[in-house]
Amino acid sequence: MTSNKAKVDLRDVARLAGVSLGSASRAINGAGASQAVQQKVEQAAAQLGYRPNHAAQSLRSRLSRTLGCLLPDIANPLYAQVFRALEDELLGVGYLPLLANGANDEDREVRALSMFTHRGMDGVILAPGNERSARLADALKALPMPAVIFDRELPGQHDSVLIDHAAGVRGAVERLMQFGHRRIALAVWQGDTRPVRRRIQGYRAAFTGAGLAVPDLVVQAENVTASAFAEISGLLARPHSPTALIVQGTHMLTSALRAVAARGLRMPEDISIIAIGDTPFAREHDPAVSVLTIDMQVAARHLVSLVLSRINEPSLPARRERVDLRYEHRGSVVGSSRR
Amino acid sequence: MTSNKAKVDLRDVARLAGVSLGSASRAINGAGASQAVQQKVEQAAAQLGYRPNHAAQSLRSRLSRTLGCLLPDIANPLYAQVFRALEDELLGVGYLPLLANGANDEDREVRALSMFTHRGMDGVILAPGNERSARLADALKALPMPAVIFDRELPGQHDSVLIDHAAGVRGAVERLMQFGHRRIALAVWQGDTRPVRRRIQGYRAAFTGAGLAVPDLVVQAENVTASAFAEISGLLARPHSPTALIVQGTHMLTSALRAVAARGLRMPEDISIIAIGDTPFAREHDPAVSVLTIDMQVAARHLVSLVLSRINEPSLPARRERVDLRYEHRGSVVGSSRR
DNA sequence: ATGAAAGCGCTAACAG
DNA sequence: CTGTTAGCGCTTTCAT
Repeated sequence: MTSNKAKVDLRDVARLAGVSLGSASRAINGAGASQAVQQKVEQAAAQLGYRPNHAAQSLRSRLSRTLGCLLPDIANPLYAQVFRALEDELLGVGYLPLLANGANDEDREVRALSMFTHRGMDGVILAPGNERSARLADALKALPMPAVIFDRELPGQHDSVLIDHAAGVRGAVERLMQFGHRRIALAVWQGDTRPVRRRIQGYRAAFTGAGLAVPDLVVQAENVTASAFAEISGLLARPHSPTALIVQGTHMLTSALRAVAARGLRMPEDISIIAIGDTPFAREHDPAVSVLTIDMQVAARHLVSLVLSRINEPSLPARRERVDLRYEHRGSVVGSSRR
Repeated sequence: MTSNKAKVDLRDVARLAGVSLGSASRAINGAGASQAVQQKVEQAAAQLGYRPNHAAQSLRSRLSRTLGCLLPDIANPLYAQVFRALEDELLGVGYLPLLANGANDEDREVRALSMFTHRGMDGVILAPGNERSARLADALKALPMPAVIFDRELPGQHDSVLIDHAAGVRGAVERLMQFGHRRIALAVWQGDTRPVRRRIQGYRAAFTGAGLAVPDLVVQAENVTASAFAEISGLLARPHSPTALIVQGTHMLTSALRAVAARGLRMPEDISIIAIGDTPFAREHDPAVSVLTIDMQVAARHLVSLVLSRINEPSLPARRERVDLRYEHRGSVVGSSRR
């Protein structure tokens, strides 16, 4: 300990370095100081153990170097992955993500946005639970900082990063067709959100694109956290039960596996399965489950780049980036043997 | 819009309300203003759409009203639950959690702590990956704000919230014993962290407490994210294979279920299973899996209460709160039929 | 490139 | 209880 003051401030550093406060600031921020000053200030700062005061920086520069991240549910591995990727991406450029759980609760989402405003976030990344919430739309419109939407379609012009669910699911269906499957089922959540809509859309497009009738094999679970066991069991009990199944998320995957087992079927011999979203569970299952994966690094990179560029250039036109759903083949998909 | 200034500040509010800046501040903060002033200020604030500037509040009051939360891995449902509970708890008292993923990476943890310092966190809640990291211990010691440790035993005196894994697992083993089980196995992660140590300890205590020899039925997975399929399969292949199994976490639960199925055994008829940590998967499995659950609301309440009380009263002695592991009985546990 | 000075928006200390 | 005043620690003019 060299000082006996409670806290070291930049003034102390400047004094020890024998330069003015302004020069010390410039040196610390690497903004136009001579080699000599730079060196002296850095040494003084190190010697005193100087840490800049973020509140003061923030107040003066009007930049918090923080991005509010409003995600539906951090317990969902998908969003946990996004957050983790955002963290990696932001930390590298001196930014920080501030996470808030939306919890599919309009009220909570609006409050989070308000909190982001109060806390002076430089920008916001958000994936609201409900795309049609008027209150959220209003809150979003009133936001004083730029926002980027993740995988949702909201009214108005926004920068957004969209996962290409339609193409992904279509590709998966086509892959299954190549394996000889025709009775291909799709299990998704109930609820009218972009991911669900697009997946169904892609599913249909695969059949119509192949000149086939779209089979009546789409089931929707009651809500995001519900098991789809009953729905999938019902599907499997039909006379011409599906030979392949695409399911949304880990949760539905486990339901599907249970339904398959309960019916005395084997995977993949009797039914091939593709899950949407990669998880350790899918990877380590036996057989490992083929998945449509999202490269969250890529998604995060786009999100960050969109919001940071707009902070610097607010008048940019609204942009949208697409992120592919990549098919990863594993043991859960084989040729169809049943007719 | 009533104003044409870029931003409304408290001075504007005070002016419109016809009171001094100080009075306006007191009214906004609910700290000693007369009814009349209170009312006028509130109305003026509402009319102007005033939002306090958090950086300025923070700079002046030396309080960020933010708690740094360093958790090992937000993708782990357990920690996602803690964060969610912390968020609920803190939002209610005007605080905010700032989440950082430690990722079981010493470097990352130390950096997170440094970032917490820079950002002026009022306190820190942390669950480091490695309890014996000297660098982390040093960083922790140098922390200028109070810290509370979650479910870890770190060198030095700290406030902490500890899950009572030992009693929990002991209780679970005893429960299984009441069901007639004797060959009870325990599958936990490798690695020397408090939760693992305590669970093994509780497991042993159950046997010695019952006057029985501790069976050689504890297996440890290679690492936190590894599947324990091989280890558990090995266990089940032994001549006197276990009739009951306690597994740690969702991940190992799925491994265990797979191993059981692969061996041609049925759950619960051939083997009873208890998982540590409740998840939708465990609840919705068929049969539903009995679990040892942690009430994260309670844990979060203790964490917040400890850190906030220490902010106000830094000289308090180190305290530790215990949180029970509660057994929740479901269909995966039945009487032992095998000998 | 550097120093001096101003002030970001707010709260706290003080006097009345 | 209220108004006045002084900064919190920093960045950013503005001169030089």
